[in-house]
This record gives sequence, structure tokens and C-alpha cells, in this order.
Amino acid sequence: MSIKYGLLALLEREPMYGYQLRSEFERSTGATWPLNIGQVYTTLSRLHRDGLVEETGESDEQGKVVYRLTDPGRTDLARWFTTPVTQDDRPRDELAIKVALAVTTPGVDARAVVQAQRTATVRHLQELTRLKAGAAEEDIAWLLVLDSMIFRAESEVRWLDHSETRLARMPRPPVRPAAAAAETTTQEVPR
Amino acid sequence: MSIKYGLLALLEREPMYGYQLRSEFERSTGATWPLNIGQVYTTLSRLHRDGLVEETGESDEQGKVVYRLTDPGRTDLARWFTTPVTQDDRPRDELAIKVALAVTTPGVDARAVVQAQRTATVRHLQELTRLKAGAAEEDIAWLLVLDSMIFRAESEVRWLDHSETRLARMPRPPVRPAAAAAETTTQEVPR
DNA sequence: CGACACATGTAACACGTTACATGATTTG
DNA sequence: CAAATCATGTAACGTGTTACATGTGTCG
Repeated sequence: MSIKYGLLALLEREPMYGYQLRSEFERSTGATWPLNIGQVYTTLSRLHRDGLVEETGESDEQGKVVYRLTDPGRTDLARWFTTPVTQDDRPRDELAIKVALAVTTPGVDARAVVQAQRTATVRHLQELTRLKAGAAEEDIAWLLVLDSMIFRAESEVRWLDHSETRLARMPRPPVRPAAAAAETTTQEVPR
Repeated sequence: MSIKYGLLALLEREPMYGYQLRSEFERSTGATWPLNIGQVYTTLSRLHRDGLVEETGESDEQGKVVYRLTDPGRTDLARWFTTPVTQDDRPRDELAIKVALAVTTPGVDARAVVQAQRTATVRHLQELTRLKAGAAEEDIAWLLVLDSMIFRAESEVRWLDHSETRLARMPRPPVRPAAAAAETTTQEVPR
């Protein structure tokens, strides 16, 4: 969904062709989320099919297919901007799922998972800080995206620390991978 | 991807059938990310095709198709648990994209977007706090997921506030939707 | 000329959602 | 018995990625 509306927003600024849309999108978000060019074309064709964009007469130079917003497209875009993002819109959080399942999966040391992630996230945070130092002051969009990622990474580190202390005062680290699992449950052991 | 490994992790705990996998997954994550039952079956068939799970002889009751991890499946799962989530793994952040594009889209009041989102996120945060108050102390997985969402929502509010002040000391709120856009740029005006 | 960036598209596949079809078991 | 829940699956579609095919324009 984000791509669909990303393209519509860029077209609201000015009519554009596919290749241009990709570079503008990546410029606006500091190439944080590189946009696959194939997807731009398929998304554009769907937007065209649904009447949200139309081709300006290809009076332009050869090849380039320039698109422009239609009125329904403008309406849809305005709706997107005025409607907040809800929990249902957000994708599953892989990290949260991983840690949540780690605590109940036999043979997995949940605290090791948390610590490894913490190292990776802190490293990422340093990279973000470095990027921010070199960012142009007038590139507001990119600065906002950068800050967004920094805030998120910081909160992730805090959550990981919080999780570690919560795991520290817990019953028992799960038993060893292979041996000693049968004497408690005694389920039917195949082969 | 999270689903694939979610299923593998549950199967590491104990062999299960599809319907059971869905309920266990939702129980572990507090029904935060409801799991579509159709997807469970298609994912299971892919996992089976790729040799990561196998059917235990359907010695079980009629109907129920019970799956069990294979050794390659166990290996793949262990790799998932020991490899941190990187930036590339994460999906695009729709909110960040929305705000970033709002600042450069004519006719869109970026600060209104930020404020509307803030209201929605604070409301969500209250709901999460309410949920946490009623959560069982021993349900560690669900508590971790809840905390994860709380930490994230809090950081989102902080970022929105930060963005608002950044937007407040900015050149000019973009011009009105329709009129008065041509006298500055004088681009070719179609139709 | 040859390499590289620009530009458009298609095919194949993975993943995700919604909706439908089908039947067994449980329970009011 | 009727309705709800349990249980498995498929079809259609949207979205995203990777890879390929094809051609133009530019520059060393």
C-alpha cells in the first residue's frame, strides 16, 4: 500500500514517468527503502486500470510514458493523508515474534537471541547517527525518515534490555536440545 | 517469513496439525497478529515441499494431518533464531513515508497529518496499557509482545512530537490546493 | 566502439488476504 | 435438530522480489 500512495503523492507534485518516480521516491526517503523498478511499472498499470492515474498524451520525448493524477486519484490520496495508520495496517513484527517464540521453544536460549539482536541494533543505530551527521539540513523529508528510524532503533534497544531483565528473573532456561525431554512428558516417541 | 519460522518454532515444541498451529501462534502472541488459516495450510505445503517438515503417519484421528520438523527444518529454524533481524528484513514504514511525502506534496498540511496520527497512536497506547493491566504474569511471550508494542508506540509519539517541532520552524506551509501555484514555477499548464 | 545509465516492460515466484467449498464434532 | 466450532483445503487477487529481454542515449 505504501508504494501505491507514494506514487500518487509524487504525481500530485507533478506528472512523471516510471523511472523518474523511482528516483524521486528514493530521494525523498534517502534510499532507505530502495524501490524496485519492476514494481513501479506494475503498480502504475494497476493505478491506471483503476482510474487513479492517466497517461498524459505521450507528446513527450520518445519512450517515456508520463502519468498524471486523475480526480479520483487525488481524492484517494487525500483520504490516505488524512487517515491515521492503525495497528491493523502494520505488518507483523518479526523480532517480537522471534523473541516471543524463543522463550517457549526447547533448545533455544532466548537471552542469547535478545543479546545478539541488541548488538546488531546498536550497530545499526551508530550507522544511523553517522548518516544523520552528514545529512543536509534542508532535506526535511530525509531527516524525518532518519529520525523515525533512530527513534525506533532506540526504543528497540530499550525493549531488548527490558526483555533481558524480564527473562533474567524467570523459572529456568529451557533444557538441552536433544536429551532429557522425555522423562517429564512421556509422549509417544516415534521411530 | 515470520509465519514460516513461527510455524517451525511451534513444531519444534511438538508435532501439530494446521488448525492447532494457528491457535498456538495466536495464543503466543496474544492474538495481536491474527493468523489466517488459509495461509497456514499453504505455508505448510510449501514447508513440506521444501523438506522442512514432514507428515507424521496419519495414525492420528481421522482428518487431522499432523506435521513434524525434519532435521533440515530444525537447522533452518536454529539459523533464524541466531541471526538478528536487519534493516533489510523490515518492511517499509508506511507512517514515515506518509509524513515524509506530506511535507513536499502540495495541498497537504503535514502538521495536520502528524497531529491526527498522534491522536490515534496515543489512543492505541491507552488500549495497550489497559491490556497489560489485565495480562497474566506467567504468560511471558504475550507480555513481551505487549511491551514491544508499547515501547514502539511510545517512541512513535515522541517522533511525532519531534517532527511537529521540526515542521513548526520551517519555511512556509505549502500553498492552497487549487489556485496560486502557477505564478511561481510557470510550468507548461495542460488543458 | 563499448560500457553504463536511462527507460519500459514481462515472467515467475513468494507471501498475504478474502472468500468459498466441504465435512466432522460438539453443544444448546 | 440446528448452530457453532473444528478441520482441511482451493481459487482469486494484491503486493513484493528477482531476473530477464529490449532498446536508447551518453561518454570515455
